[in-house]
Amino acid sequence: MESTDWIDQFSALRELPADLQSKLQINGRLVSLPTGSRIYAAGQTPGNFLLVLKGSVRVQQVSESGREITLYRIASGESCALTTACLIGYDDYSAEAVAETAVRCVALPRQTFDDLISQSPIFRKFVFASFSARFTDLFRVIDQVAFARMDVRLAQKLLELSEGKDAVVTTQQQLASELGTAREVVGRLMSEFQRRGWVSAGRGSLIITDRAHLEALSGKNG
Amino acid sequence: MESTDWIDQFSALRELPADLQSKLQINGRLVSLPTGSRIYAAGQTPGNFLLVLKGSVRVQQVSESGREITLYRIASGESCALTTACLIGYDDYSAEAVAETAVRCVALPRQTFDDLISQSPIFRKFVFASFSARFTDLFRVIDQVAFARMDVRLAQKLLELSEGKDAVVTTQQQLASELGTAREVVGRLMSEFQRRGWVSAGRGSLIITDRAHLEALSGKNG
DNA sequence: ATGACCGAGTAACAAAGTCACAGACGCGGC
DNA sequence: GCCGCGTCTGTGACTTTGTTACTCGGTCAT
Repeated sequence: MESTDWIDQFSALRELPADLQSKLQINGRLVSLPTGSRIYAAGQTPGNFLLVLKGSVRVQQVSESGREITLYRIASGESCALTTACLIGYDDYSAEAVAETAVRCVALPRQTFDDLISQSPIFRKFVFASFSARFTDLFRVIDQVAFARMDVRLAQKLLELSEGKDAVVTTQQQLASELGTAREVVGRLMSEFQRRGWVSAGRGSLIITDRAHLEALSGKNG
Repeated sequence: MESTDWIDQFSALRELPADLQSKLQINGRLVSLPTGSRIYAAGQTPGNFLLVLKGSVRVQQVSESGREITLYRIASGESCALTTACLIGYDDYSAEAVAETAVRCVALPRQTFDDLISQSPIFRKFVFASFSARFTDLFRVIDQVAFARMDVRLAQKLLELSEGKDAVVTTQQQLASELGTAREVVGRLMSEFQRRGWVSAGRGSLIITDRAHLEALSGKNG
């Protein structure tokens, strides 16, 4: 039965003493969410610490006009850094989280979270390691958004999404939401990339045909 | 003698038990820095936790081309969140910190920092409260940079710098560095603000002549 | 088949960033 | 005084990015 052994999916938490593990199991609430569901929205008050067991969660800002920008993702085995920040600071969410795939996660009530933070160095390390990693991530996001050219950022994103393969399944709108720009801008840049023979684009997918030039543009010279 | 009582400047740390206070005093190293000094730079490895006793520290990103953007400030009585993140994650600095005024601060070796984090709930609360506050700050910075119009952001910044008064001492370059844009852009917007009679600008200073309209533009309708 | 929806293309314009200047002011040295 | 120098500001031409308002062509359910 999954509900009794989800802790095994977090290598860090397996190290916890038995009494704290059972505390997690007793108080943690297993939740399943379908693809696309909004896990929290800007302005809400967090009540639970969140651990992702399975699937991927996208944390993003949404502008008044509806433009989006992806800030970071929470993968299996990770906790939500923004929730950590809001719980600690008694603050409301300043962004929203969306399930990118079907997601299975554990919600831990604030009380349990606070108890474990104060009682367990292992739990603290688990929580604050990913918290600090996200913090430095955000610095890089700001650097990119504030200073990097959009063609460079798009090239980086295409290479990232390709994961070494040549075929990438995505839409202009999804790319725009990743980068925090408008679909038309992605469209223009894609036309230019195609004109230069770097990619070949279809409806909802594209193929990288000249990885070397994309890498050169993306700044990763190697 | 200041070196024995700097802890008094941090109301949170005054609550620490005597043995931990003396640990702070023994291991903390007092440092004085003149205005403009670089406290750390991107790429450096942090060795010490930083506490600001007096003065103001600006944490900023600098682009290859030399443009700057202010991410947040560390005021008297606060600790440096980026240093916290890098110490916890064994990561290098991803931004730089500059003394905006003469600064007096305490550098706490990693070992002492780690000890206190694990031993003292009070110290933990002190550190992580400001850490989480900065985290949510960064979300707002990203939202502004990615989605807000520059005239709105400039109006906000002018009102913020004015602190209720009408005279503001700053240059176009300083404003541009705050907002992460180019001086020319600030200059254009200032011309427009002047043309509309909202401000009156001189060399190195300006006067707000129509606060109401600036507030309306800045989105704070009140 | 037909209308709704979605992904993509396009054109015209506005806002923002870049580049290369020039002028203006302030201040110290002579 | 006057000169030289550095800093702050203004300007114009151009590029890049964002916005608005469309079109076109597929796909899918009814």
